[in-house]
Amino acid sequence: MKDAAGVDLSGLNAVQRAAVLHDEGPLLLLAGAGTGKTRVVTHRIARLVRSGVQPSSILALTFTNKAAREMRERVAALLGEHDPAGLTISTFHALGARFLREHGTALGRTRNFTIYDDDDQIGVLREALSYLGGALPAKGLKAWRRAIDTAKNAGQGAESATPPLEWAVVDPGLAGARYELLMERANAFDFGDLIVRPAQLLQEVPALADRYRARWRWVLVDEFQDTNAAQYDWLKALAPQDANLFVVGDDDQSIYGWRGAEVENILQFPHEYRGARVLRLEQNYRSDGHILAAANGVIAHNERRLGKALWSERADGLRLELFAAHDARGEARWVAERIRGFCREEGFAPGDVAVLMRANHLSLDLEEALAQTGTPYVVVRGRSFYDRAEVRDVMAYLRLLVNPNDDVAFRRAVNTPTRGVGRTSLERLGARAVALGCSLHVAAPAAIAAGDLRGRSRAGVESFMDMLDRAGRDDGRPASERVRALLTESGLVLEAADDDLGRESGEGREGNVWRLVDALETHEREAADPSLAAYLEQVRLVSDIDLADLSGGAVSLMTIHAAKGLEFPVVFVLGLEEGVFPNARALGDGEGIEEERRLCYVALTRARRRLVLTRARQRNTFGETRHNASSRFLSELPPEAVEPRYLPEPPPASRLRRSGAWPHAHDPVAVAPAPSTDELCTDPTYDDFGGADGGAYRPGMRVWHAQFGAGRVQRVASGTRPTLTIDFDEIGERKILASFVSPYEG
DNA sequence: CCCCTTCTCATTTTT
DNA sequence: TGAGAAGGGG
Repeated sequence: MKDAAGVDLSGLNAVQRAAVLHDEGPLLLLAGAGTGKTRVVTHRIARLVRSGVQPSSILALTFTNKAAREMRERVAALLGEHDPAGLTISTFHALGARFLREHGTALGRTRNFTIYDDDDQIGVLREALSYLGGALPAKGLKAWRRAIDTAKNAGQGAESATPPLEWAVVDPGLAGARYELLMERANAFDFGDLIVRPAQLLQEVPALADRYRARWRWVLVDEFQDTNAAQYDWLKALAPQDANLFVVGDDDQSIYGWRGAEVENILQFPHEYRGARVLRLEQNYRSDGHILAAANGVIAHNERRLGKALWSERADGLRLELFAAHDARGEARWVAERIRGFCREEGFAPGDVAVLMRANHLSLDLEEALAQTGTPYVVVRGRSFYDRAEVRDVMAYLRLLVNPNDDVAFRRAVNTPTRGVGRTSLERLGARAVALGCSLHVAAPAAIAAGDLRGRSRAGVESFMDMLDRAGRDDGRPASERVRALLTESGLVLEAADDDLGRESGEGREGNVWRLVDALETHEREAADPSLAAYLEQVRLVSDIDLADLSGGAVSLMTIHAAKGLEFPVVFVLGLEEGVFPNARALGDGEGIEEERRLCYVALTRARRRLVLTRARQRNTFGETRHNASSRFLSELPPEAVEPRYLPEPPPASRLRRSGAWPHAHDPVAVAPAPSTDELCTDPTYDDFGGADGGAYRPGMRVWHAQFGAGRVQRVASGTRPTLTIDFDEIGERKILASFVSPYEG
């Protein structure tokens, strides 16, 4: 079936079609996980273009580069020969940066401003506080930085930031103002600025808002539940009451509350845009029935939600598998083994499998276990490449080429590799800059003229400045060539190579340096804007997840946040323990727990065919062993969705041993988890390999076995498969793998 | 000014 | 347990 504009709508259901064909005015599309919302958005854009709407009058906003890229590709595919050029499909942050390149002069910046990340912000903050006579340890700086972030997410400036009381060593308002001043002096914007500054400009300069309203007649927003106040301000400035604002979201998948996202935005949308049409997508095309039932069952425990009932025409499929390992290593090894089973016996490939977790560090044991079984895997983690020291060093030089006033970069680069400019010299340089009210780069010649620097440090600064100056001069060569020379001349390359020598093979610091130059060359060849500034911006806004190649036939390891928007035939979620997932910091906080539960919902709904949930009875945190209770989310699973042999066969709850288990008794909200799930039993076909020495078991201890009931340990045989000889109360003595029993009092 | 040792403290989640 | 900070000696 094709509509008048010639876009094929035959693959769409009635609601999807209604959304695609929606005419003018605001619309809220509530789209549950796996209900085909991206299909709707892309079809809608294609249809608009086909029916004569100027591509340049369409703006589609996403939260991640990956989502933007995917949307662009799918629209291009739908349009076929039609040229989608002129369409703006962008992340909020990239669009904000673009906007500020053009209008940043109103805020004292040039087109070449630098985007400051968290670490850069902390550097600026340190200077701001020190100016006011305050100093904080790293922890305080981090907390203060977060406060600034929070203020900006809420649509305000750093002056409005309220750091935790214990860290308010100077007046927060003054510190915030100083912070903003230093940011301007450094010709820099932080991440928050990329959102809040455009929003403010649009609100304060009506002509500007008019101009963009006239340009973008059609605005589409993906993952609307993740918008924060500043982003919503921005949208409201861009799209007035009766505008063609098309927002898509799922309140149950709002997992960025900690970053200022407000579920309220989606809940309030129909009131904010009165008369907005509301459509619901509830048919799921992704997951088999039992998986969907599990996800629905868990999320139903949340109170603050619009309420949706996902359904599917798919068969029930196979039930969920659960596994409780003795410790984290055992969990990892079992998961690695189970993945092997999926691949050997059930026709899945490693690339079909994802292992999701609450936090990045939880993947460490699994990486080891996968390496040992020879299973290919990729860890998709934040910005691990760009966080490496040698990479940050190179970036500091590149930043200075584009923006010499970038003081944070200057501080790092001026003495890397060491050229005799130590702390004292930098302090003098800094003092001169403060006195003159300028950047370090501008202050340096003055400091030398004034005799602030002498001897080695003076020579070091002079050669550094000279080197930068020559590399920055446009001599007709492409920037990548000048950069190549600069990195060699500066000694960075040599330093990286030296470091490689001292280490085991494969460290490859020098390789990383060249990799950046290669990337820059590629950028110069292929990007629409080949400038070094554009390269830096792209690098700053991109994350590993955007770059990761998930089609490479390897098991994917990532956080649940990173997995949002993805789907896999086989999904493992590990660490289902109170204090891990839900995270310790959410325990006892109602809204916090609800966000954790939404996170769990996101995790479960990534799976198409198979879903395996695991936990460890004990886990080492901070070098100390913790016995974590089973996650409440496990007890919220509908039993029908779980493979019966994993279901609890509990001893009376009152007699369960509760050894140091999270949560603590004085925490009223947290005592709740049903103790019964503490005994989700083990799969007899798999050994959890836990506790090579028999773990915590000693002769005389009481234990519980899912099948044989209570018993007393007689002997402990350690080895790769620790075995206990147990005298069971009912049936007498048996030899049992230690992983199949748990401690028990009674 | 630089390097080495000792000590502390930390783990959410990311544009 | 590990990384980064702080402090002391060369």
